[in-house]
Amino acid sequence: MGTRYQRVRGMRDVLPGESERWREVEGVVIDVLGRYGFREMRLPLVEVTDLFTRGVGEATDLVEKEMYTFDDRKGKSLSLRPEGTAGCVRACIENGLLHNQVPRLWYHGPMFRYERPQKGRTRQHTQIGGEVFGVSSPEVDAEILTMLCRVFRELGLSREVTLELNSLGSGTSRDRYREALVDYLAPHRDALDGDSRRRLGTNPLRILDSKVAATRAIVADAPAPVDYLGPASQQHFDGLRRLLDQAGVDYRVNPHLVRGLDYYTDTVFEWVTEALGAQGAVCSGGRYDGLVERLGHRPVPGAGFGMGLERVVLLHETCNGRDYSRADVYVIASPAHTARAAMVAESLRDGTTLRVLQHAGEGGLVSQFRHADRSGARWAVIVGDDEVAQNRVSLKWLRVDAQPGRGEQKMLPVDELITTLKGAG
RNA sequence: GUGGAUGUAGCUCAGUGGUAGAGCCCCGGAUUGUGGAUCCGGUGGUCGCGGGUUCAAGCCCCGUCAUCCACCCCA
Repeated sequence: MGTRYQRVRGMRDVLPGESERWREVEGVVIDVLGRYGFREMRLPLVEVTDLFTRGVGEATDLVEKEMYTFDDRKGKSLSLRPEGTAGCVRACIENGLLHNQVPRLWYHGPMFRYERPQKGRTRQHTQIGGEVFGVSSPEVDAEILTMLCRVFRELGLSREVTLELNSLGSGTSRDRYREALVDYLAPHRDALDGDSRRRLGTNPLRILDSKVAATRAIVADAPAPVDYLGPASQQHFDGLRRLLDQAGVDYRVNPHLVRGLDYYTDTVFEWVTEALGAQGAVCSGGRYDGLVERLGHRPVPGAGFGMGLERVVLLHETCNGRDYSRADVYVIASPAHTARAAMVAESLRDGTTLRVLQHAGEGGLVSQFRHADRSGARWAVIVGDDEVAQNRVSLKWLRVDAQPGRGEQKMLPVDELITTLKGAG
């Protein structure tokens, strides 16, 4: 008896029954992105570590203590991507996508963060992210949010999520605010929690969204970023709010909303839910006008988002508990006619788009009908001695929920079977 | 990284230091060609792993791994 292997901590298997839901959710998101003109990027999972320390920020928790970092065989430091934007920007620069173009891009795939797993949080998680480069006006911010609003609507999750919005400002106004915040907090230093005390020197904005009650009380009267916006940032924020109002996108301004990644400027947002416990952020993002320059290209503005699919799928499940069946048609046969049944199944696949599952393995007809029922199929097709003798097959309706009696059944030629099921599908 | 809870059949879980259990699932039968309901029978276990205490450990002790929840962090 060998070792019994376990999955690595924080990693998950997605099994049949869940994978269908994943496909459905991903399908909706990707479809909406396409309808807004976003095109797919397929990006590597591994990047040079420095891309993240520089792009995301050295003092962020993400790079400070959550990255999977390792040396390759020549001693170069590489990291599994903890987020998507930095790699996307790198790819855009490297492939010349930012020259006189306004690319709208999306990507999909796993991100890795070494955190303690809990509900809605795994060490490998999946994001769909989108980025728009080259436009600094708030139209782009508004369009992204309108699009995300549509995504949640089409997923049937509008009632579950709310949009929180804030502006961090940019440039000197952001620096001025930072100073003002530190000035305000410094006298209260001893009353802050330990984490916040530490952040006072490294990343004071993060103190704004602390959950520690004592800290919250102090922060409640602290100056907010919106009070320090420069004229351009103020205009941008006002413009964005006006556009959202016109588009009918509901939002709540949360003056304490900040991001844990350093590259954000001006607009930041977060779609949050109450239904997932402590991990309430389902999708978030904002504007990052300084990032492209920080990564070595001439300045190009950008805005984007990341959506945590594990959490969206979890939400989808709480709102939509239906089972995903694996078949539409279940073909059963008497032992002598399994080959013929296979041909019937194949004809059905030729003539329709239905999922046709042929009974495999042993089992009498009783057992086969039981399998047909449990497969979730709507119809059973029977290829038995009587049917073959008449060069026909039987079609039986398995789902007649209204009446408790037996399902309807009739015998018919294969071409008629196809037209019948085509019409019913 | 910190704290709490939990690991027993594929799943959900009972189990007083003294023979390893139930329900669901699965398989077969009642029904040699008709599913769902009912009834009968059956398969399935290194009790997470490693030590220790004991005549005897699923149960007590220590360690360890994992899961869950919260902190933290974020999507």
